[in-house]
Amino acid sequence: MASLLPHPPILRSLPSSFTAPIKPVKSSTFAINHPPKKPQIHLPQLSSLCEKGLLREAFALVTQFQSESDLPLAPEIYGELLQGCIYDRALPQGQQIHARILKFGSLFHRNEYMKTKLLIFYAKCGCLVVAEEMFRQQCRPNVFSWAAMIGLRCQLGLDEEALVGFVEMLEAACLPDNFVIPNALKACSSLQCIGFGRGIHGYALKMGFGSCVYVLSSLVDFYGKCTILGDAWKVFEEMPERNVITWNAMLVGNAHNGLNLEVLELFHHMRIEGIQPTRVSISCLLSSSANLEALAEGKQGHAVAILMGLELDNILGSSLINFYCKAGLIEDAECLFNRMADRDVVIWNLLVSGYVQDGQIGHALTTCSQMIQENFKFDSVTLTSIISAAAISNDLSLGKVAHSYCIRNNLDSDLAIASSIVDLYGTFGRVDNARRVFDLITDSRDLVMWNTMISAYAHNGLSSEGLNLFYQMQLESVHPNVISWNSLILGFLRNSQVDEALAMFAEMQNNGVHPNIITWTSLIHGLAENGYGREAINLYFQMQTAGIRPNPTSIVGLLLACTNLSSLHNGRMIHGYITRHRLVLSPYIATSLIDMYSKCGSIDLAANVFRMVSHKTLTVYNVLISGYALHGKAKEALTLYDDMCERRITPDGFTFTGLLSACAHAGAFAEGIRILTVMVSVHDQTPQKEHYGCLAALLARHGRIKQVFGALSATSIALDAYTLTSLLTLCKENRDIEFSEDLSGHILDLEPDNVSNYVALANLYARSGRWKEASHVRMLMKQGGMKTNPGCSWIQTGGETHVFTAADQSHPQFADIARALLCLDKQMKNIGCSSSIDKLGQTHVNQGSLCH
DNA sequence: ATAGGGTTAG
Repeated sequence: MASLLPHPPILRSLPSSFTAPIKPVKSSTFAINHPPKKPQIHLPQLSSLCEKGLLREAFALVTQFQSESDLPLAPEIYGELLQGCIYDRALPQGQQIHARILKFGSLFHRNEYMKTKLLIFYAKCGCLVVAEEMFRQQCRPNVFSWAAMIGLRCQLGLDEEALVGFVEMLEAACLPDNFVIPNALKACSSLQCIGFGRGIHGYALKMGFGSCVYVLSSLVDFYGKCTILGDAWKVFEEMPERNVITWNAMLVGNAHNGLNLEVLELFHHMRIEGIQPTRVSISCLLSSSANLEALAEGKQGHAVAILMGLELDNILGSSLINFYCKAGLIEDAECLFNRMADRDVVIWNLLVSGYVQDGQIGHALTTCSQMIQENFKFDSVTLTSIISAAAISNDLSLGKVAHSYCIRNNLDSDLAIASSIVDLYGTFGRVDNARRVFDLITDSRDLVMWNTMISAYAHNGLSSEGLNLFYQMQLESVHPNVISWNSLILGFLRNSQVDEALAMFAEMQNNGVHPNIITWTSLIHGLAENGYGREAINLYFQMQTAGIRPNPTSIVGLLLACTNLSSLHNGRMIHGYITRHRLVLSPYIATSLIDMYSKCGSIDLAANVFRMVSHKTLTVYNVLISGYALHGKAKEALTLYDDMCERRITPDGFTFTGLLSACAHAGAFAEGIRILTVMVSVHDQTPQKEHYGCLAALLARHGRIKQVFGALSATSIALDAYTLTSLLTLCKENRDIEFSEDLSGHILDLEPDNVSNYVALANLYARSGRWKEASHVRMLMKQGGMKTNPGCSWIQTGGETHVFTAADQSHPQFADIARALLCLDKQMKNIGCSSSIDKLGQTHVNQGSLCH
């Protein structure tokens, strides 16, 4: 135990250095007055008490000696007592000794050794002003005094001053020893003074510290903290001797540079070498395991801590709680939290952010109020968690409360807080508010801050504003990283500037920035959303060539591309990837798969996927129900509804839209009315526009025009796309194309911004084979800046289903498809099958029904 | 000489 404590050199060299300075005139007087036969304190005994921190006992021993003898205390005694106070950082006791030295110690305080010892004492106790004064009074400061001053400045975070001290020490021709060098290196790494640190490295080797484990360990630490890991490794590997602290420095360096995997490997290696880890090693392991969500490794770290009998202090506790939160094991984190006796604000914050990351916003806020009850004050970390909770839970008022709290408590200049506030307003579409907060931070904007603002613009499709900021940040010497580029690309995609997005994608690579999974995935999503499904799928192949594997989000983007292309072939390919790589069929992926299959024409495959999902959420049910609706399968949709009720899943508005729409498509009149009744009386839900729309369609299919108008006027619901579609369907059934055109003009006047109206109109024209009119509507949409592609029909050619944008005359197969559609329409009419063309959704062409 | 928490992109 004791050997772990650094032994100050003063103590080691005590006998000679102690007697030396007081030899001249006055020391001889002592010798004459107090001959050696008189009783003395047993010095080793006193020294051992002081070393063990048994200050009280040490004082008792001295007091006893004084009462037994009228002799004044020898300077060694004061020295030992002071040393005890240094170990214990016992300021009041040390001050008493200082007072005694001044009062009784005759001229001891002029003794250089005693002066240095006192200086060290004040320095170790953090008394900057006193220490500086004493330092000034020393006529020729020695290595120990310099070391004390430099160490004190380091401890107080006065890194510049520490380095100034180091330089002054050299100028005073006092040679730094192996105690000063680590402190100087520490100051260098805090200031990121790489050149200075390298200089010290050279100096240390020249001075013969090339095998001193203290100096070399701190060099490993310095290089690691300055992100020069190569040099850290070099020092580490060339060291003649390494101890656990060297290993820890290596662990910390890797963790500092985000090399979490390397941390796990190093820890493993260290154990193989038989090095017993310390709490530092374990904290580091836990932090990296948390970042990697490496469950087994983190748990092993916990086990090692328990086996070593480590006390659960706040540092170890926080590492553990952080690990369990990041691993998603919030209950384990709670359990540790409850076991901790002396929780500090870090521990509280960890639980709060753990809940936020887990989406348990309610629990996070409850924990915050408990914090206040236990007299903790929110700090900037608590507030960032609360602000991101507000963004996640779509609670702008909570965000505003948090923002005003920050302003009132002067936390709003904190960079992390400011960034999260910018993000908050960005998510809510309040770009101007976001910009105002961003502009308040003028001089110290970091990369994250710039990226957050660029992302706020991107999120809202303000691509040119984002680009301006991207240039401005570089003018202010902040170098963009992959996140900056990704946000820029996203902004273009959100604004439908596909070419610009692709140009930026090329540009980032020209600038030596490698696209990551998020770059690829944003592009895949963006291309699919903008109708470039084919290009999105090509990008997927490029991404694989670049050695990047798709993750769930990329998969969903790809499925979206397949859906928009109505490409069953590609959809099955992606499904194959999921199966081959044994990706979990999460509700997120399953929803997209089901949607893809049902929209690509295969409701059976959609239902197969549904059966395989182990965790069936409301969304999973809804997507299959609307798939059944699209395919006119009311019976199956209603069975699914019964099934979800049995599983105690509460239906929402989307569920009923799907159910009603399924009934409308299938012409299931009685079932439709029943479902509406269930919606209102059992589930207490008020029907919305889209529900009435479905109902109108259902009535229309039964020729009950009067009832449609009756229902509409009874609800005072404004005409919307769904209702419009039904009315237009009615017109078409009655061959009343004139009225339908009247209606169209009227509705476009009423709701010039409603995309759905245009889509419905374009669909109507497309289905009637009136491509010119459909094209006109599409042009109107383009002028209005609307993105949806209307007038889609599906055509099965060979093994593949294509989506056909009716009015898109640029489609390479335009002529063929138009001809096929007309042919189909005619065929169906011949067999008295007009209903399949009248469906609300897109015309669905069953496999093989198409004549070429 | 080494050690814990918060902010940005799909």
